[in-house]
Amino acid sequence: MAGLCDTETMRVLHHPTRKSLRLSKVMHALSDPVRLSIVRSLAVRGEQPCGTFGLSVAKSTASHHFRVLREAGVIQMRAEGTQYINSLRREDLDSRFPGLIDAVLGATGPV
Amino acid sequence: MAGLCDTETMRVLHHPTRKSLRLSKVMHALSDPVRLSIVRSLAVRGEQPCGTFGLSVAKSTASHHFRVLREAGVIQMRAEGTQYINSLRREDLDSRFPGLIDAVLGATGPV
DNA sequence: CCTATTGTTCGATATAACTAGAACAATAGT
DNA sequence: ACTATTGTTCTAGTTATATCGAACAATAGG
Repeated sequence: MAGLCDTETMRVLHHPTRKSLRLSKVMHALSDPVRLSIVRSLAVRGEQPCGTFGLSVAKSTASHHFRVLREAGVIQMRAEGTQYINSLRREDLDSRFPGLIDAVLGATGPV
Repeated sequence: MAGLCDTETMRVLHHPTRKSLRLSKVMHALSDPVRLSIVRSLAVRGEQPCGTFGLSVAKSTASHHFRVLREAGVIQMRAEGTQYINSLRREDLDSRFPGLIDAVLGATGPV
């Protein structure tokens, strides 16, 4: 039972600040079908750990995609027990790129 | 002086149909700073030939970027004399991905 | 016919990206 | 302590992308 802020042992995850988000990076993060499915799942079902997305790629590949999304500023990851809880950074994205996530989520048809 | 429809000699440019546009392809096309600047220029200044964008890349590189945009369905190119006139496929994009182009064009800050 | 203009295509290189397996790390539970 | 769970990191292979220079193609205008 860890405290709420075991700074020493807490795994470090790099997240860009809202201001440092770059459109081209975000667009690139959203240009992969696997990552798009992650984002859509987060939008629909809310925050969830990596293992619950039903991705049809290897664990290490999934980890790569979560990292790309995180480093582009699309998702936030926080450690909780043995797992990482992911969530969409909607407020930050809406603030910097108004309408972008709505458009991505609203798009129909094949990815 | 060629006619309006010299089908035999007209250079063939592949453009995807509206229905066949894919979000991941469009997102990828819009994930490069050079291509984003092309799209923004088209949105602001309207259709224009390749040579008028002031791109700081080699001719062949620019040609590559125009091709990526065209094959993703982001722009339309038509031959006119010795040049190719480019235009944004706004209606098609707005139809398939409502709000996406608006969001890209409305985004502020560094690319 | 010759030349200039515009942009494409080809060939080559360098970098980045996607993929996976194996090993590792952190935590939870017994 | 031991084990199971969750996900990361490392290493590697394959593919894709960005870039450029040189050669080519189509057209316009002397």
